[in-house]
Amino acid sequence: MTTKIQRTQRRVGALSKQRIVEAAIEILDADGESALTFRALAARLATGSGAIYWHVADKHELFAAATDHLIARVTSKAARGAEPRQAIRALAVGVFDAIDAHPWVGGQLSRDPWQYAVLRILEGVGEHIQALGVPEHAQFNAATALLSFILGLAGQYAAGARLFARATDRTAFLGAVAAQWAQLDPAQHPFVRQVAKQLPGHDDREQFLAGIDLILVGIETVR
Amino acid sequence: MTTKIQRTQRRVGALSKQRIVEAAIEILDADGESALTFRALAARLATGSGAIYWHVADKHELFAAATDHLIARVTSKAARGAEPRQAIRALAVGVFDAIDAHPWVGGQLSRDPWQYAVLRILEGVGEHIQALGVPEHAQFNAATALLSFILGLAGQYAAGARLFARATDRTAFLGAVAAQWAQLDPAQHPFVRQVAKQLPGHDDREQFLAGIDLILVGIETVR
DNA sequence: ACCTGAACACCGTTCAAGT
DNA sequence: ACCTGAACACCGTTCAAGT
Repeated sequence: MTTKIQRTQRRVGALSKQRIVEAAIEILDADGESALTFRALAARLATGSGAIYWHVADKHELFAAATDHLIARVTSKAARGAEPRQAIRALAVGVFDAIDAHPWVGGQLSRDPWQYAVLRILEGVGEHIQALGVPEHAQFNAATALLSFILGLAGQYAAGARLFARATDRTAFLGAVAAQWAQLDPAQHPFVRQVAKQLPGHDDREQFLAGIDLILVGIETVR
Repeated sequence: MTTKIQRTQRRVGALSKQRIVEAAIEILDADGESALTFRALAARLATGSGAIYWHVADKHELFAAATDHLIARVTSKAARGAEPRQAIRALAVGVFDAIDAHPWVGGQLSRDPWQYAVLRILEGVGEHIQALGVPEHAQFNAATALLSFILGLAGQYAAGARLFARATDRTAFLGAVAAQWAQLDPAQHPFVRQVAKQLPGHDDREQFLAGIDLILVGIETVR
């Protein structure tokens, strides 16, 4: 009877890669990148840390699987048959929102650009680039330009979240950075001092989309 | 006398932040990001690992200082008074070459976009954006678009170098990735399969500059 | 086949003790 | 003021032993 009560604390089903990945995502969402350790994961799954290695090769694969789980949702939801320009914007916003909701995804995307999740994004971007009528010889450069921009922002966003764990601190964080920028030597950093004013109030998503649009204009002009 | 011989093995001058950063760069260049530990650094400087902390706050500051040391050379060398479009290209190529010569710089730039080295790049890009005649309200978005693209590529480049430590393996690495891409499901990944052919033979620097040019065209068109 | 958890080989960082 | 190096509190990963 008392053993029955203890049972409640133990995992019900068998371990699987999917259950491990889901638990990893829960830890990452709750406490950030640094909280995901094999010990913490094993504790949450009520198992030994070695058991995880039966289902997942190493931490790299674990991170990649967690990222792919969320990015796959974005790329598969992408509107088929939509106007290519809008489709690219929608895909980009989808990735942005995934990073916004799970900042560690941004860190993982920029840290390992050769993982499958990034390939999904490149494929989505590329297909719409083709639909845009960009000649074949220019498609690779056009798609990777968009991809690099997305990965660059992903890294920036994740770094911000890493510095201030709570999402509510984002404004305060940007305010502190802006204050630092405003104190820089005017002779050496005129531009950064000027944009410091816009930093705390700016909308990340708007700025992201503005960048996507700039690149799209470039692609369409060159085409 | 025998003690005199032992003296040869010991450091000659006093420790300083500059000497520590130089030693760190040597380790990073020789054996990559993972080789830089406080123990390895202390051994190279013939001191205790704790001594380093007297001059450097932590590993984060050490990495940032090493990166800034190399990026400062690029941004200060930037041609003053040149045509803004060419100046931006020159600055971007300078950053690319620094990453190409020291792939760990790419990793560090993308990992911590709030470090001073990144601010240097943003300042350089921004000043040329101003010179380009972009209206003030559009300057911030234009400069960060270029910056995000640069940081995105920095991360990609560093990840490639991390996977294959020897620079000579780069072609082989890209060939292996291309072979993987070619085996993907044609129905799901038509675009990636198509560009796989261009991957092993493509010139990283050309592709980088093509991306910069696309964004510049976008900026000039919107202006 | 799958799980357990101690053990191994590392880390970054601290700090009492030296000079 | 600056340096030493053992000690601390962690890691990811392995592996003999269990079921």
